[in-house]
Amino acid sequence: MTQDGTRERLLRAAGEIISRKGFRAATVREICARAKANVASVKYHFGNKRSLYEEVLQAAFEESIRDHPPDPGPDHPPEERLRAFIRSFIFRFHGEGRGSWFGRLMTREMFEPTEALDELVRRAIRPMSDLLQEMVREVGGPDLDDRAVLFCGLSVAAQCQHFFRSREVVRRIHPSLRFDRQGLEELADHILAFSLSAVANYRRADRAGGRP
Amino acid sequence: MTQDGTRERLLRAAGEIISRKGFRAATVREICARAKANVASVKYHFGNKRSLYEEVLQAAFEESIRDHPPDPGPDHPPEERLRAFIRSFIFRFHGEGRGSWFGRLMTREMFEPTEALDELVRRAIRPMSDLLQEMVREVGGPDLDDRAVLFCGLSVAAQCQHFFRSREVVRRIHPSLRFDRQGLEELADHILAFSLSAVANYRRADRAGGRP
Amino acid sequence: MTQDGTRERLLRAAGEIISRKGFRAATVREICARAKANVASVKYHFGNKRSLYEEVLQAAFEESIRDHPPDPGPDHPPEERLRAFIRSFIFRFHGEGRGSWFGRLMTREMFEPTEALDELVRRAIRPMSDLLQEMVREVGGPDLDDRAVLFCGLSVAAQCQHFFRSREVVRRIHPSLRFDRQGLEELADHILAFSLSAVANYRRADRAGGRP
Amino acid sequence: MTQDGTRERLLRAAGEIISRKGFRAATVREICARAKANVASVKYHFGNKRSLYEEVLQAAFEESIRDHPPDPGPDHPPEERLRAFIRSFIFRFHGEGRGSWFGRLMTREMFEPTEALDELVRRAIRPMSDLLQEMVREVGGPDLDDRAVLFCGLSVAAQCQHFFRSREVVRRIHPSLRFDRQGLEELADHILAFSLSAVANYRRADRAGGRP
DNA sequence: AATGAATGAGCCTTCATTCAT
DNA sequence: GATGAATGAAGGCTCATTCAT
Repeated sequence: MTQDGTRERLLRAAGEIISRKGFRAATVREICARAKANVASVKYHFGNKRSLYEEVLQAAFEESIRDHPPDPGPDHPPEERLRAFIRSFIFRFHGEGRGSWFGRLMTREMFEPTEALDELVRRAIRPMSDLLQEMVREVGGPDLDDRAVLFCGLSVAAQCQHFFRSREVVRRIHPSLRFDRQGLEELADHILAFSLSAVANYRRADRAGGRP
Repeated sequence: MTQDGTRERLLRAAGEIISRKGFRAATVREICARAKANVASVKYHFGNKRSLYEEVLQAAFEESIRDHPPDPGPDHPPEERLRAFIRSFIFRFHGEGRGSWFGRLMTREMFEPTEALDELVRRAIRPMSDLLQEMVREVGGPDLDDRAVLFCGLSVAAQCQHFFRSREVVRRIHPSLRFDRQGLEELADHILAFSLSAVANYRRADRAGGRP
Repeated sequence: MTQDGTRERLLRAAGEIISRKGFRAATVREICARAKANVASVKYHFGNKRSLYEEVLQAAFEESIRDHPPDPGPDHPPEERLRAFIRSFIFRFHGEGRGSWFGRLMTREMFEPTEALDELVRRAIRPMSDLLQEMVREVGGPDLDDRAVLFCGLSVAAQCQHFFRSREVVRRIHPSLRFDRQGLEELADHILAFSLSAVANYRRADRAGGRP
Repeated sequence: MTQDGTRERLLRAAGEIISRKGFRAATVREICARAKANVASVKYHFGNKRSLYEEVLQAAFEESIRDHPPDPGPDHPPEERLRAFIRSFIFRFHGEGRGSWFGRLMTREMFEPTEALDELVRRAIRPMSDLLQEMVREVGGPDLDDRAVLFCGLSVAAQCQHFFRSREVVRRIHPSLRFDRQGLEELADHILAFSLSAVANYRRADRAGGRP
């Protein structure tokens, strides 16, 4: 259908531009120009700019999950599952194409939430969070109480996102780090090793702070 | 002095508003209105909106460092230094008053750099990064090679910032976590414990694989 | 067509106002108000104020040439051609309607050039200058060398424009001179007579000294 | 006196800047900056920007007349007087230093009169015009009636100003013409020769237009 | 189903002027 | 006698949105 053509092109153009410039800085005109559509087509197909953005977010999330499945399945060994999760997390943020918008869009959305965030949490973020905690619990064993699992999950997620979120700074301070496939693999290896070591010893550490 | 009056009020108003809405979304008019100053006073005192922003950034950084010094000094035990660094890092981002802008401003600036980032990196971020790596090396001992120190430093920094950067999501997913003083202390304790465990074992882990 | 409506009204309003007040002093708001259009319509139709001005200039030039063709053709006697040229020159600057902007706009542009001048020289002024020199050469005969033709051409052009350029002063000093059709015809007659006499005798005059 | 210092510097700075950029485009701030004076000093010394401008005009006129006296005196031969007048006229517009502002300022004022023009006509322009007509009458002899003298005077004045008024165009179309001392002398020679030839023959020409 | 034209609110910036000292 | 600070009125431009077709 001709409609689908325009709609689809609009979605794609909006994803590229908004993920690069942010919601505000991206203009409807630029999006329409790139999609080779009329300025009025955003209103026509999506009602307004914000609704277009919300559809972009959803589409990006779905494609990113499809491109980088976060879980090989509960029948795999715990470390392998965690490794897969970490890799999926990292590549979801750094990939090319539509899947990569998701990282950028999420980062924005988390920092500067719009009404779209609640829906996003429900459909995308909470399931991931639950999955991560499940894996951490598996890896950590029975000595890790719920609170510890929660915090350790946060630490893993933190590491997976930091490289992307701070990329402009990282590029300046650590030029030896690369953002290509090999660099990201090295990063994933580090995060896995760091986190496994941490969790393995965590139960023995005095979480109250080591104050003498 | 009259000069201090308007200039100072402008700086304060700009910090509050820009940190909340971002550079673009914050309007000179709103800033001036809140500072009870004329629209033209931004030009008079700072030249333009961007220069005002740069001064805000500098002032926020300096005040945040003054409020939360990151290093008790090299004569303290390594773990204590790292603990102080982590606490300073966390509180710097979550602080009240002018210092609190810092977190938001930095986060924005890192994700969506303006021309101000280079100066910020030079004066604020790189020194912190160097200090952190020094501490990690102290804690990790001679078995940690340079690459490992670099990556472990990233992991620590990641955890310190994540709680703030993802606060809107954390609030929704983990309502049991609090952002008050006590909650932040608990977080700092966790990050220290997690990171110390990780570094202590890191040298033994097979970084390329993660399985012993 | 609706398009022609606003665009055309904008062009007309801009011509009137800019020719009267100058490019800087003329405001987009005033132009739009007179054209009964929105402030944003200048951007929509012309991109910005300057481009609008350039189109005004072109349109004024073209209409002025159409209203007052400068050359009856090379098959007419030399004096007749020169007379036609002078009349056309004068009336082009003093004309009514859109053509009348041309004088003002040209005068401004010559004195205080914008980027539009180069294009104007290429399309409007140089062809006129070439035509004038051709006529002067015809009238002056073979005794007039190139340098003399050039200077005599300048003198003719000077006279044609002076009455307009100095009109505010002329009105004050010589109230007997009129700017109506009859007054301009008298002026044209004078310029032709003055210039023909000058050129006829020029070859014999000692240009370096002026005393026979 | 210190006041005179500032006042004088203000006058000089305003002359330079306004003659170059025009009254509107010249800003009080730039003038004060160049004069190393406070922004408020214009109000203090002259009341407002326009009054400053009027004083600049007067001062420039007086200096220009002093630098380039237009008349060697009635006891000199007619052609010599006219030659001196033409040279003075031309150099007044093209000179360097304060005298040169006058040309620019006059040209502006004539095209876009302010309230200062009436005073300027009374004190500067009309006396010059009268003088020129006297010279033309001397040169033309008794056959030239008043009307002819008037028009011929206009033609001489037109030529003297045209080279300056159209300089931006002349530079583009006739790059062989120079604006240095020698070029201006050549121009003066031409104008004198052209005008003398014209006037000498003018009485014989059919001023009504040469229509057969 | 889709569009080119038009809108109005609002943005940053600029400037001559004035105020308080 | 002189100034740095402050003001208010614009100015050009931008953008999401809407209208008429």
